[in-house]
Amino acid sequence: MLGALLVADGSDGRAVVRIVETEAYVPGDAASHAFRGETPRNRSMFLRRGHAYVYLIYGTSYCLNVSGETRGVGAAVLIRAAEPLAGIELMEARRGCHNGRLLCSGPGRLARALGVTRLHDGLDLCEPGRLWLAAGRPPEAQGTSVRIGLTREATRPLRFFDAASTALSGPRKLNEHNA
DNA sequence: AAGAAGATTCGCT
DNA sequence: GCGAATCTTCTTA
Repeated sequence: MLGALLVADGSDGRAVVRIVETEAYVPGDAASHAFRGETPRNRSMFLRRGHAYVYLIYGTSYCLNVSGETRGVGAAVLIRAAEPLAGIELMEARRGCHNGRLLCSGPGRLARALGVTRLHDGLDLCEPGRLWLAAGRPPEAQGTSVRIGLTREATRPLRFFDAASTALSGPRKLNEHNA
């Protein structure tokens, strides 16, 4: 998914970003929302790969994920950061931020900039609509590290990022294995 | 039935 | 650097 484009069409315009940082939540992963089975919140994680799973964290920020397995298997990729490509004024207005590096740097910030909310949960991102994925430029160098902000499964190297990007939400160091 | 923890962010010190 | 904001799920009584 690194390098892929996210296109968000709202009533107020279109925003396009390039994904530069992701985290994987895989089957059997105690840190995954799907670990204890399907609930009203996480049901989109069990859709066929390519569907949006959007949830509210700490009651304040939305996080956008893309389901990653076959129907009935709970797994997803969290989109943690992206580089703004188009609709920048729109995103700046939504975020109240005028720094390109920070505009979509963090899962909550990214969702806010794109206008993504729980209303986008369950959308098929593989075809054009209110939110979808398009091909982009893959990273020249990919970095790997432990996932950010977790207590369980805290040592698994399941965070991936474009090592050349300046819009990351966490450490750029390759193969970082410290919290 | 009530309380704590959680894939976060922002404002203030 | 620390604490608040405040939703869903899990834990414990």
